[in-house]
This record gives sequence, C-alpha cells and structure tokens, in this order.
Amino acid sequence: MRIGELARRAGVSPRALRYYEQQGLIRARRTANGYREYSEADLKLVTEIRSLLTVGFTLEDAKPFVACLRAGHESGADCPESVEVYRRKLAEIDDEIRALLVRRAEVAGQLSTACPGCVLTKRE
Amino acid sequence: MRIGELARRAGVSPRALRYYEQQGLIRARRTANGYREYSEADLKLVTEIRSLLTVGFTLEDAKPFVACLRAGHESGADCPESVEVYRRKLAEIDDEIRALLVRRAEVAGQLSTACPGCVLTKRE
DNA sequence: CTTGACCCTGACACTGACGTCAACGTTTAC
DNA sequence: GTAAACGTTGACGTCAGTGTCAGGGTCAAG
Repeated sequence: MRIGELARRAGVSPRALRYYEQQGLIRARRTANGYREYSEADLKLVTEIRSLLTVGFTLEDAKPFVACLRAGHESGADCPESVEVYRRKLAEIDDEIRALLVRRAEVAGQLSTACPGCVLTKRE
Repeated sequence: MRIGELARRAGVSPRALRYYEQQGLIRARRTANGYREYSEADLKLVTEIRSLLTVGFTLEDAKPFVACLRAGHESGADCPESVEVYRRKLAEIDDEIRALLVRRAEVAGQLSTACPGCVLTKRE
C-alpha cells in the first residue's frame, strides 16, 4: 500500500509517516516512480508507535519497541530494551506526579492566603 | 539601577528582563544614553514574576499579578483577576495530575504484562 | 487532453522562555 | 588611552511533532 492508505488505516497523516521515517522509525520500499510502498507489518509498526505516543512516549522512546517488532517479536514490549523504557517512563511519570502535587500544594496555599475559602479541595 | 544590577538582585538574566519587557510585563525608563533604568518597585515586580514562573505559571498568567502590584497593592494576589488565575491554575494542575495517573496506570499495566514482577509499585 | 487525486522533497510556522551571538555604543578603572 | 565590563537591538537556536505551503511529478478516468 502507499502512504495515503497507510495513513488512513493507521489514523495518522502522511506527513507524520514521513517524519517517522526521517527519524529512523520506519522504512519504506520505493516503487519505480519513487512512491513509498508499505506492507501490513508497517501498519503494525505505526500502530505501535501511535499507541506509545498517545501514552506520552516520545519517538525516541518508541524506537526499541519498533526494533523489537522488526526483530520478529509479537509485541513491541517483548524485549529487555522495551521493558527498560517502560520502567524509565514509569519513574518519570512518578516524578512528574510528585512535582505536580508539590505545585498544587503551593498554589493552593497561595490561593487560600489571598482568598480564604476559595480552595474547594477537590482532591482527597 | 540598570539592567545588570536588577538581573543580579532578582536572580535572572538581563535577557530575561528584556524579554519580560517585550512581553509587556515590565517597563523601564531610559537614561539619556538609552540604558534601561529600574526602581525598587521593578525589583518587586520581577521577584513576583519569578516566583510565579517557578510554580509553573506562564508569563501570560503572571500579568494580572504584575498589574495588581502596579496598582499599588501589597501582594500581586490582592486582586480578583489574580485569584481567578490561581483558581484556573489549580484546576489545570488537577487535570494534569489526573491525566498522569491515568497514564501511569496504562504504562504500569503494559509493563506488568510484558514483564510480570517488574512493577515495583512505589506509590501507595 | 485535462481534471483530480495521488505522490515527492524541501522548508517555514508553531509553543515558551529564554541562551547565545553579532555588531555596535558607553562607561569605568587603571 | 585603552581595555574590560557594561549597555543596546536584532535575530537565530532550542524541544517535538506535526500542519501547511510551494513547486513540482504520476496516474487513472472521463
């Protein structure tokens, strides 16, 4: 299939696919006229990339998963490199959550000082 | 005082001060040679901006606080517009925390599927 | 033959808060 | 007198993942 069809089926733009290629995540054979030609396996790669991106991963993070799929594994997570990315991401998310909780407390403190009673304490 | 002194006392770079001015947050008188001249009140403005930025506010968010100080109030939060920004920010932070908790759960789920026992459940 | 739907590459736009450099004028200290 | 340290404006670089042109080529249907 060509880029337009893959884009529709994967739910992304052709522009995004070219960008993924440029970043070294996917590759495409070229037909005689220079058009990119994709396989079903490529659809699987792009689907994996998309699901990772929507969970907050970067394209860089997604690389091990793509490599894992290309190596023949069923899931992109079936490789130690992918698992390592999962663990790192989990730690990053935890850090962000902690930082946000601190910020929340600071802002809530300021707000209650500036306007006692304004804090509705939605959480907990 | 000139820009270098204000920058040192406020703990920011001269570049940042020029940027704040460009964004309409601070203003400076000019001496005959074109140098910016600041007052103690300006130091207070910049200090307010910095403390808001470090809590995750944008320069746009900081504008009502600066306006409030310029209007003569002791605290930048002594105006309804500032309080409104506080409340909005609090809601934004809560949204971000909720989104991160969802992401955390998704990633943790994927990780436990890919590598049972890898999730160390640091939280709770 | 031409219209329209594709495809190509290359490159700028965007968001935020600056860092950094260029190319220049001013002030201060020795 | 001169060099360091300061000031000025202007403009590009950063990070990520595209959107959106510009300016082409390709191909099937009518």
